[in-house]
Amino acid sequence: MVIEDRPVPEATVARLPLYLRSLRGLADGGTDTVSSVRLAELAGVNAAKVRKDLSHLGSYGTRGVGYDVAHLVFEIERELGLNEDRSVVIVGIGNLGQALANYGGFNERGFPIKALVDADPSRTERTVRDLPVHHIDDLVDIVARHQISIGLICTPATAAQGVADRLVAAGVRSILNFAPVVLAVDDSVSIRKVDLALELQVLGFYHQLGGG
Amino acid sequence: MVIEDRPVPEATVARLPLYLRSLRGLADGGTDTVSSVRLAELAGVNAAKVRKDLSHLGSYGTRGVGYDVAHLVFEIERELGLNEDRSVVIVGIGNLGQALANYGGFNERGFPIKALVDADPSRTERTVRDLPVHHIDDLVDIVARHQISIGLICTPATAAQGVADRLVAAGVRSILNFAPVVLAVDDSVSIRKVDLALELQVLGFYHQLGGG
DNA sequence: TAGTGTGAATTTCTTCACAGCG
DNA sequence: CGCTGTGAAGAAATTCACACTA
Repeated sequence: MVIEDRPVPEATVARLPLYLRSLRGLADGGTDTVSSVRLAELAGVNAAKVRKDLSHLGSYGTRGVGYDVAHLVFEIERELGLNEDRSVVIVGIGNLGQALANYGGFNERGFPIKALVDADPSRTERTVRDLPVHHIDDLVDIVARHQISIGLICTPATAAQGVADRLVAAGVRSILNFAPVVLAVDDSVSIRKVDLALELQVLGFYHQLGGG
Repeated sequence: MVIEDRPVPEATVARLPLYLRSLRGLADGGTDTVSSVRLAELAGVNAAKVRKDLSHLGSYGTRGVGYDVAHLVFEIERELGLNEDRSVVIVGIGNLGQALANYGGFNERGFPIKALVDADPSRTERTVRDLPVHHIDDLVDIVARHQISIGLICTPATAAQGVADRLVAAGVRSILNFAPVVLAVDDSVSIRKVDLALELQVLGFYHQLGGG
């Protein structure tokens, strides 16, 4: 018997949070069992995909019945490493950075924002949501002190690569990049990006198709 | 000769804005020709993909030379329907909605924010960035008056479907949804979503893999 | 000669369809 | 009987590799 490797497909990983959200909703509503068909509806995908995706985590369903909601929540959380909170630092406290600092959704979902950082000294006098804005030169200390695990880059595009380098140097291995630029980092660092204008542009394409 | 159909693949469409951004950067820097290899570097993808993607738009490159930057910008903009501005309404002026209203990136890139809307009367007294916050009951008028083309949903999850329905009823056919919920809309409406917590959760998965 | 454009090969993702189990 | 789990089929996306040409 060969040692099991777990090549959970990328596409599946990207959907697990979607299932998780739906499952939590069900749990809150008192539902304790769900079929792949129902879960698919809630998550906005098709049922075969749900079953295939979940099969990559193991066989947690019961034939003829469905999946135990609580158990599935547990398994997906484990798969995603959501057992414990992961602390966040936001770099770049302009409009977007401030907004994200104020946005409650992160703390609620296990990603407490622990520190805010900017390169502009005039901004390091403010506080946002009771958090002081530190100067980026203190990044190494801040990351160590708050056990920061994730960095959000909300700087202008020109500053983003430098910030990424400093985050990595400080030991951060997960980065969510809001700056409209492609960042180069070591393979050991995970990067994802959110590009708001890009989403609008893609919408534009399909809008045209619709004959608008 | 058969009438050309243009099934530009989804994956390609999603990358066109990426190329566009890089190309604009090159144009600003005075570069007027670019190879697929260089463009691939800038966009963070591989060169074969760039060529294949661009070939879906037509043959705009020159063998032995590369692509004319200005021309390619033009062609991609045309493909994405970026010839003219598309007006935006933001629904839900909480933290995130306010932030996006203040975020300059949209106006800059051809998506002027024309109106803000909320269901909470206590918020309709404010203004954000010189824009008054209107009550959502006036949505139909607002959409018509400002020729709104895109709606951003920044409400809590529970309100999002209702807002989507009202946007569609008012004639909006492109929606960017920031609420963590799957929306059901008519096929003629394009929806994309941005889920910030989802991105962090996916980062969590790859963080674990890295042995953090 | 340098670099596009593209068929073909490969990989990844999705969907089907049904055996098998509770 | 209902629903999972999964091989197999099918579709989509990626990558290769090279003919071709400006």
